[in-house]
Amino acid sequence: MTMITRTPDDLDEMSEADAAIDLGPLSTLLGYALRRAQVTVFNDFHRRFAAEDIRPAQYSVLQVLKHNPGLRQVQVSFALGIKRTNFVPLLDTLEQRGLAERRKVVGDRRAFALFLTPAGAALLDRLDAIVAAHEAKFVARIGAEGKATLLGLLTRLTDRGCDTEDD
Amino acid sequence: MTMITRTPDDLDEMSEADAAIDLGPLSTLLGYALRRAQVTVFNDFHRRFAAEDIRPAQYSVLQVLKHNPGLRQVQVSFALGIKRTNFVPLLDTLEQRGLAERRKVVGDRRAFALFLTPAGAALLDRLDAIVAAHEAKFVARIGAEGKATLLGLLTRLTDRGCDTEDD
DNA sequence: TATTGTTATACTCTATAACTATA
DNA sequence: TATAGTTATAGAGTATAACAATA
Repeated sequence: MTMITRTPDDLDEMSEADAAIDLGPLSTLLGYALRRAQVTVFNDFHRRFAAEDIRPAQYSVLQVLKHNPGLRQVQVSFALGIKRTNFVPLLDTLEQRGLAERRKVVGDRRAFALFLTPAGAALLDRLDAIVAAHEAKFVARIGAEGKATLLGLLTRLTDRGCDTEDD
Repeated sequence: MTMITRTPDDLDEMSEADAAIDLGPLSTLLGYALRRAQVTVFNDFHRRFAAEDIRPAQYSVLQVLKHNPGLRQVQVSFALGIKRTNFVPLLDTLEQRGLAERRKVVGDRRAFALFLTPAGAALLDRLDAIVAAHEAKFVARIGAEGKATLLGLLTRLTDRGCDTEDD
């Protein structure tokens, strides 16, 4: 199996599978398998969203704003695991593109309440169709039950995995 | 529940869970769950390997060299999903630290065959003990069966997920 | 004194183009 | 003409420190 139409230098890529390489303990390491799977899925996401110029983090912010209008920056960024300091330019971009909006808060003159604009809501509707196709591609590989099982296991890994913690 | 001894600015962190935020479709998106789980596991990896100054990619290279002595750079980098161009400085570091070695190949004067040095092999033995503890932490959360199931599902997601592909 | 948002900055990862020396 | 390794570089993503305005 080596029927690959490969471009020489530009696409970089591989020298091909050769004789199958032994990954040793990596092949049963959760972190390694998680990384490979995450990269695979994100590559597909990037490819599909390139035309809309939307990245995973941006998409996740739009979703949170849709489902929780009026949240503050710290709340959104913390919920998504984004440092508030990195959240600023991310939101700047969304605001400049007319997709999200910062509004002044009455009780607290330091804070901003975040909202989706109509354009942001409209875009998100389109994005959801793309996401559905993206998700379907991978559900086709593991089945609906497989997905449910996988989500359950991943959640158990993540929850209470606050980072700075026990052993 | 807000009994957090928080340092003010430096640790950044959160404003705390507040009223529980609705992640919308994100909560059932494979890519999102995969990313959160991968970050959780990698954070633990980083914390444990900080003292040895070894990163995940470096560890993975050492493992491949151990189990496949004599491979060329392209082979190792492709097997691990690292661009050959980024592999060069990675290997430079390992070589400078005396952990890995480039040897000239007889039949091909362009290529290098890669090997672990005795120091690299010794270090890897120590690293494996750390990895075992790291892995055990997460297996404790999902059980041995859970791990087996998870690895199976992740492999099905990843394999044949070459990136540039169908729909 | 703590918090919200911000700026500036640095470091790691990843990606592309182009080169060399061999094949 | 293609391949192995390399260099240079640019762009994300992520991290820390420090500040202003406000609580």
